Amino acid sequence: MKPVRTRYAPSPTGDPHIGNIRAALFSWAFARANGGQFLLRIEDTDQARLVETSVPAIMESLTWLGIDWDEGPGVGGPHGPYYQSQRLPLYQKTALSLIDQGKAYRCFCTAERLDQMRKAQAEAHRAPGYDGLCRDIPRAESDRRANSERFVVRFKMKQEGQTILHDLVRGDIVFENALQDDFVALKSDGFPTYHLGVVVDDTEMEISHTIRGDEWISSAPKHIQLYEALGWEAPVWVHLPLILGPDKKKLSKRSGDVSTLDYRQNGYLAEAMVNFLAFLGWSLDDHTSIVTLEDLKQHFDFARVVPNPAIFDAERLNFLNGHYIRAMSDERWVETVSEWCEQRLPVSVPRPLDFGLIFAIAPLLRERIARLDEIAPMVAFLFSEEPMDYPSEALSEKLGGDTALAVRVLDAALAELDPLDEAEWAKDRIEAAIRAIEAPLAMKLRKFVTVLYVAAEGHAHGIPLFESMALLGRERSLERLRRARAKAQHSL
RNA sequence: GGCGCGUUCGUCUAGAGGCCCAGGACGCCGCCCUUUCAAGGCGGAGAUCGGGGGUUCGAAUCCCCCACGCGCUACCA
Repeated sequence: MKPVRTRYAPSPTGDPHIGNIRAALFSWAFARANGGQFLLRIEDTDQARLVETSVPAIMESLTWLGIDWDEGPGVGGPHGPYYQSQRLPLYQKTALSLIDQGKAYRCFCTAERLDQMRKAQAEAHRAPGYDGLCRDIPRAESDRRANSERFVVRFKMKQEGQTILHDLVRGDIVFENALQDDFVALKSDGFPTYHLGVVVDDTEMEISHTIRGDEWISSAPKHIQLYEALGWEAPVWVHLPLILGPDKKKLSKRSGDVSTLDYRQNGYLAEAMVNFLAFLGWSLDDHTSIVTLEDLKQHFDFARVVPNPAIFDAERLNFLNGHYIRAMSDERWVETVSEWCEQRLPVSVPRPLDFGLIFAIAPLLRERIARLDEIAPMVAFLFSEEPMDYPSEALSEKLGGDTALAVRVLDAALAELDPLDEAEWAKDRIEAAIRAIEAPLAMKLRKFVTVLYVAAEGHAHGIPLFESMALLGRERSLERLRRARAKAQHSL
């Protein structure tokens, strides 16, 4: 059996989207699980859609997730170059040999004629496809015209019989050859189309399993016949189910798809992303739902990949992200909190940040957030001298809008806290002081404490109050309570 | 229109003839814990396995038809 070699072959037309990256993950996992190799190849054959920043983004996305490649951009390898734009002679040579064998031909049809042809086909309700006008141009005439006219090279698809695709995920799929048309293999700019490109490169790079998305199933007959015509051994075919947006359409910008790197930007962890993507089409067994890159590396198998498309569910990603946040080592968590504070806290906060503070808030944050981008908003109040800006209604929101009560709560808290001096200003003393106002107020702490949360932190969904006030210090804490009191009083 | 793929709780999935009047996870609901919010623990609701025919003693699992969804139908990938 051939050694396992798989590849991720994106076209650099933008940042890699998650559907794409999932194919990379599965290809990588399969290679690793079988002691094989994984390579990266850039299919930059569409000059018009080329986006400069794509390749770095692709590499960055893979690296972020922990997917490494044995050959390809950045690492080189014996089958380079790994950019299709740098392998043009290879495709041209292949196309020419196909012409020589009568298995392909030059097509001189103009875009206008092709348009007209399709329009006529549509009107006549006939299947669209190239009508074969140039199929039988004699070789001598073809050679002569090639000197002065633009042309593409079309591959002669068989017109009878069937082409069978043996797919690892869904079994055999039969296509009627009569329904296939002669596709363009080499474009007039000398670049290959995807069809010629994959076949030539997967062969030359000794790829054992061609793994790609579902949308390629319908063009698989082209590839299969190309392999046959060239006398090359075809790889094992694997077509992965599509990832759909909540609207059940193929994931796109519109349906909420964002580039893989955007997820990092939005506070997702690579582990969560990997775990999430892994279960879009694959499962480990009948009960496991938490899975790491290492598990994938050990157990990934196409036998457990389902053929049906999956809908992207952001709720699940959030859950997984929270899970991995809680699973991090303390050191890494402190480091992460530090980074996200450094990056996301307002510029008005002086840098470098107080590391003691970061260290103190990290454990408080951990159980409370699902995404890293929630960190800065939650703790910003600790870093600024000024109280947070919040609507005065926020103070009494949980009190049913009873602003007068909010004022009384604030007064009571102030009365108990003010006597504490600088040295006594610690979590336990603050807690005792605030609990002491339960009696005079004749209310449970939990009923009125949100007023103090808003006063101190600017919102009612923050990290624990007593610790926060201790970290804030006596002066800033009292000042904020007074400000809140004035604010409430004013809106009475 | 043609061709192709797909169809199990809202979602991701387990299930390859009896273990399934369908299991796990997210989400949802309730209770517990609790200084807010979470997290955590416990429990619950939620799928006549798209519909209809077969085959079989027995079908989510095999066959056929239908419906619906999606993909492809470019000198884009």
